[in-house]
Amino acid sequence: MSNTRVPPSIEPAAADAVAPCCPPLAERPLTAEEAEVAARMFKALGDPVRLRLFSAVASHEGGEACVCDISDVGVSQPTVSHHLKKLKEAGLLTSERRGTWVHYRVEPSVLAAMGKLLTAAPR
Amino acid sequence: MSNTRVPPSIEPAAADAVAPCCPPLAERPLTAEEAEVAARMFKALGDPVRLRLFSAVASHEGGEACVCDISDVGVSQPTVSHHLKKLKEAGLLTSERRGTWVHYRVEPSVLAAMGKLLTAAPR
DNA sequence: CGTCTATGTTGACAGCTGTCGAAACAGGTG
DNA sequence: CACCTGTTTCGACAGCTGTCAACATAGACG
Repeated sequence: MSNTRVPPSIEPAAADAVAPCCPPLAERPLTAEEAEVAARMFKALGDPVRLRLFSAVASHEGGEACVCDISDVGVSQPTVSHHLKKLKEAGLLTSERRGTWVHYRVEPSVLAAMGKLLTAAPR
Repeated sequence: MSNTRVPPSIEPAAADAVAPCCPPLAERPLTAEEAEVAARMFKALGDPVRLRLFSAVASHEGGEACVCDISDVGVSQPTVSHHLKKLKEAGLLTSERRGTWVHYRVEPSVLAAMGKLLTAAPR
């Protein structure tokens, strides 16, 4: 498999990737493309450190948190930055620099989209 | 190594891992252990092939499908078997041999648990 | 301007992961 | 019993991933 899906990382693709994602997993077999889009999001949450970072941001006041508030997850700060970058690339987080500190925010539509994916079919 | 029809391969960790998982991601920052458990499930769905296999099983009649019905995902059959094994180890699927064919079934509580994880906090 | 704190980037490395071909196993059929 | 089909396991390999130390950048402060 060697498909270069490394986007130009100019962020606008991020918001795009989440909204029109896929039907619930139990509704229809996903197509290859749908699966690739959805798998990217699941993969981003498939690491304990990233999951903790994401949860920390999501549960923080206003769904927004400074790096300094969430960087206590047991790994070095460069690693934290690396994971945050990956979450951002996956379209799950957005970042904004407010003076000295950088604030990360959860993209609300992401939770909705992923939640819908895991909706049980009314069978 | 296995001549019995009693499947000894039900790793206790697997069944354990699904039911008592974690609170919604946006409710509280996950602990390290919670994150590890949840990340295992997300990771299992973090591969396009596995996601398609899971979706194919989940959307099949009765939430159950024969390997022969879902093995058309673009990779060789050994690879399909490998991914199904991983999904089974993650506690997302269960397998049962009915004569010649092996049927995989979705563990219903898994969808519920993961759906709950992605529930937006009532903020 | 110089320095200090807060983040991000780079380069490198061990370890895991996905993939395949070949072989083994399970069960049905003639 | 021999044979055939469906499924899993084995062994191997390229490529991705997570991690860190060291360095670079951005803004604040004196």
